[in-house]
Amino acid sequence: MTSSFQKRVYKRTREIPQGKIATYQSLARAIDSPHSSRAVGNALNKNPFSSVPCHRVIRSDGSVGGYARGAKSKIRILRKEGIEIDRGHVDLRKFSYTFKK
DNA sequence: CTAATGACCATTA
DNA sequence: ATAATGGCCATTA
Repeated sequence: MTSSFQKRVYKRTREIPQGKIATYQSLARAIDSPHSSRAVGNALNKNPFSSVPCHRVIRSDGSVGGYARGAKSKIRILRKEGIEIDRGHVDLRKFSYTFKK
């Protein structure tokens, strides 16, 4: 089943455009639960919808973080979408998506 | 109800 | 740069 918390996470994740990324932390802030970054990761781990681009969510230090089907796969997809990854890190200033309100 | 878990984070050494 | 630590919180056992 998909909880209310998960719905809030997925809804916001869907607005991240191709070529941009968000962090678990910024996503947590966007759903008005600013200290739940860890729980956000858990929710994305169980994401059942192919419509939510969960690969576009990374760590706040710029490292890529985990992925259900392997971090390698996550990196490959992000590269394909235009994200530059230097030694496992993304330039947050360059590629961060800013959530509206 | 409690305890453990994890795609996290900030601080410290 | 790495590693350890304590905190955080939804979910699950």
